[in-house]
Amino acid sequence: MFYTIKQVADRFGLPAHTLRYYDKEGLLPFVSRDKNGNRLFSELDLNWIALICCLKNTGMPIKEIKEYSDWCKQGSQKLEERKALLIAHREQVEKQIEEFQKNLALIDTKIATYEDPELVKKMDEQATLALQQLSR
Amino acid sequence: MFYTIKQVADRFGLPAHTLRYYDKEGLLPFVSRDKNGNRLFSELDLNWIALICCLKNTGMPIKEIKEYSDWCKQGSQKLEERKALLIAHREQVEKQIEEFQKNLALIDTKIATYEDPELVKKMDEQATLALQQLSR
DNA sequence: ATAAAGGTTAAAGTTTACTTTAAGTCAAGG
DNA sequence: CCTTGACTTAAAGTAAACTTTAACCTTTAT
Repeated sequence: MFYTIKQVADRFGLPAHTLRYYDKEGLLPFVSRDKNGNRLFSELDLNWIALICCLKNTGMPIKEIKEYSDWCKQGSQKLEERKALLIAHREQVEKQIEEFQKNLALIDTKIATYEDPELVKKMDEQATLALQQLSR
Repeated sequence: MFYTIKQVADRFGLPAHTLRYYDKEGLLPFVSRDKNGNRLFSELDLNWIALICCLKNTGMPIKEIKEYSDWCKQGSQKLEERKALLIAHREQVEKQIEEFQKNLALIDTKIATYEDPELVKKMDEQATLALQQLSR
């Protein structure tokens, strides 16, 4: 079974031209074509795209994803590099999650100040004060 | 006590011109100046910048941070809007953390395949197969 | 038969968030 | 005195990741 670019685009919630752009950038090395040159996506291609999206959505730049794709195209020659890249990225993702959680905590304390009338009053006074100083 | 732009830049690990850029974009409404026009950052400004960085690092666009800044400049008039914006963003951040965790799980299963010689062999065969089909 | 729907390419344009450059002011140190 | 270093502004330039446009081809429905 094969899928058209439109079907794949819908499945992943991406516009079709973004898939073409990924293809052009070398991120989709395995996609075949029909006799008219139209792309045909297999189940394996869908798995591949899911991984590409995963890497992209966790902040890996297109260039690095392309490097990984290139290594995959070379069969078993670059297995160590591929694994190392994923492990390095995995650590990045973990760090990002930690940082997001820290930032979430800060946002929560800030929201909490908006829930306490006393603190809101203080914030307002501080802002007023700062602006008065500026307008001198 | 006041800090120079350099000191603040070092403290937050940002280049000084990025702070000037934020200022120009209206993200630093409370920063005062010395008689030569040089920026003087107070402790309150440092707290403010910490919040700005927190919002920026969790994916809030500069435009939206500016909107929040503008509301803060207006004192107590926009308290509800400010709180609502933070609560909406808080939800965004939570969603992003969840998505990151899902993606982390996918990366982990992918790494696991590289640790199993059988699965690695299968991957390689699939890639070879796909490329053979393409070169027909 | 012809027009609509969906595919193709190449290339130019857009957005965001800086970054760099150019040109200038000011105060301290040798 | 004059140079060095840190600051100032405005404006142009950059990088990444698309997005849009233009021009074209093929299949399918009326």
